[in-house]
Amino acid sequence: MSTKTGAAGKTGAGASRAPSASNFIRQAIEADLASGKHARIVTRFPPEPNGYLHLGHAKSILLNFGLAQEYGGRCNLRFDDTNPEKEEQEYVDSIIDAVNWLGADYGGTALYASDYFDFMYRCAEYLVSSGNAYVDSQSAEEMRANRGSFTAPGTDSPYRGRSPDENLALLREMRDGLHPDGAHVLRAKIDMASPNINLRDPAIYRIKHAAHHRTAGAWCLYPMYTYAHPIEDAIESVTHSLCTLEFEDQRPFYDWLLEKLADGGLFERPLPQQIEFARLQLTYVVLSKRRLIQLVEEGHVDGWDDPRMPTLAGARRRGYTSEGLRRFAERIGVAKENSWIEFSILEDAMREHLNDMAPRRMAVLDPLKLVIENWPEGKEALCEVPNHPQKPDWGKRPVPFGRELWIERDDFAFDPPKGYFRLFPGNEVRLRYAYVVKCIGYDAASDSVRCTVHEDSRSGTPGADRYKVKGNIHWVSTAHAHAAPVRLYDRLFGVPQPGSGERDFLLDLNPDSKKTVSAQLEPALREARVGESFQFERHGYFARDPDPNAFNRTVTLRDSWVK
RNA sequence: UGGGGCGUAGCCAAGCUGGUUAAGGCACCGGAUUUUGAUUCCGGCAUACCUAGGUUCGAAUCCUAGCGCCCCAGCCA
Repeated sequence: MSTKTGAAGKTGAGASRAPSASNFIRQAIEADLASGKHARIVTRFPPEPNGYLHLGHAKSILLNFGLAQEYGGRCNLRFDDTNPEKEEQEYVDSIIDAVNWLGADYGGTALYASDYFDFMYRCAEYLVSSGNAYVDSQSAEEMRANRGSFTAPGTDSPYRGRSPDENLALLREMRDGLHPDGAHVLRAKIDMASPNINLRDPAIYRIKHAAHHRTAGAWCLYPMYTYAHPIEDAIESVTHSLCTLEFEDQRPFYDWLLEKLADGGLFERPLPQQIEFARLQLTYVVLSKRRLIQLVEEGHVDGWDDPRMPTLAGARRRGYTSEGLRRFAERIGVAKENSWIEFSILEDAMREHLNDMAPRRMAVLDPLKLVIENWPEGKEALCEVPNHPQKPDWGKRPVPFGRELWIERDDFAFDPPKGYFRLFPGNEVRLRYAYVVKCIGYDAASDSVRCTVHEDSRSGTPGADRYKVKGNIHWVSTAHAHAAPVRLYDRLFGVPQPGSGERDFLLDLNPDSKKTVSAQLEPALREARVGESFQFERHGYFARDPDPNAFNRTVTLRDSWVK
């Protein structure tokens, strides 16, 4: 049985990761491959270009593209652009950008539902001719009233009995722009008494005299999602059409439509199969489009790519890596249970990847001056500091050392709490990769810590190891460091499930989600490229922002010291 | 109230064609190593699988009846 160790186990040469976990989608795929129903699988990621992609989309993208890669199939990037009033080119561009960043391979060519409008319309004429669709001329209100309720069946539209010829003539008039918006709608003819409300003659085409971002004025008749989506899938020979749980009730219509069209010779079998999975819900995060828009428009964040936003643009600017997201998606799995993923899983996935790939640097976020009284004025030393202590092959860099240094304010305590082993009067610590110093006092007038140095304690020199100190703190030379804005981001919301119940989610905003400090950075950080990630030793991971010199905190290091 | 789903540890999630001690991850708690109170490494962490009955030598896995949560009544997707 291949569920546990089959194709799922191939993660590529050099990969040492555990085999992917079994899940119900892989099982369905493997069954279809084993039975010969499909020789190769085709999936798709079908965003509507009416907003920015977020972490929830990342789950779907990684799932669809991941499965295709894993089983040697293909995954299409297809824009579901069937509603011209809500869609824009700007969103198309940002979505392509995000998909590329995630590393998804869609073959370089994005597909568009709007490219299929002609074919979809031909399908509609076929449905009309074969008596499976009719033009309804009720108002939207009448249609709603006649749909019935959960417990009461609907009632047939007075226009339900129109002849195929009459319907065809009307449909063509609708297409040709002879009728205003809302005058008529094309409906599938199924069953107004169905216990599944989605089967009570769903609308499949509506009139919209609106310009489309790609087809411009070519159409004034646009297909509805429920109708368009199955056809898009079938045109592209999609084998497994993955979507979220709320479309479960829609599946009978999906199958009904494709069966009718296949009966009419418009498609060949086997037809695509829709499979639903639970959408991502992340604690301390909000993912609904409505709420995201509100955060931006009301100025609670600094735009769509604010590093606190769960958009992919924001995540990227925050310093999250696509590889980290991939690990995250692998860990949370995919199932049908509506669940809340703890934010710590995302953070841990990021730490894991960043720990592996981020060079180490020293940065003092809350500077306090330290003066070494027995170090001559003007004397300078160059300390050799490893770029990654676990990866000697990454080499070392020289970091200048002198009489005056910046250290972290937190690393000094005049009156230390119990268990504190950093700097306090009388105590010794090592200045990381440099010298051991002894604190001899604190000068309030100049707000500086006074120390003496053990000159024979320099890291890497013979005998330096005989100084046994518990504390090991980072530093930068005041004469060589440069100041830079560093944004210390924290979660945007202060509660696990923002806005749960009736509560306004804005009330749950974390007032301290962004704190900017003026940090002192070691010289090597001047050369950081935009987007590049570093570990600021003992602090966390930070990424260079597009803003000059600024860094964004991606995630802190774990800290097991309980004060 | 009709229909469609889902219920395995604090949070995810395997297992479900019944059969050794109920995978794995996150979180948490110990301990070792450590020039990051980081990383890494070891160890601990469900006599229990929504509840109650039943079938069976044996059930998280099969049957019955309950209970709980989510989704559906757009000319949105």
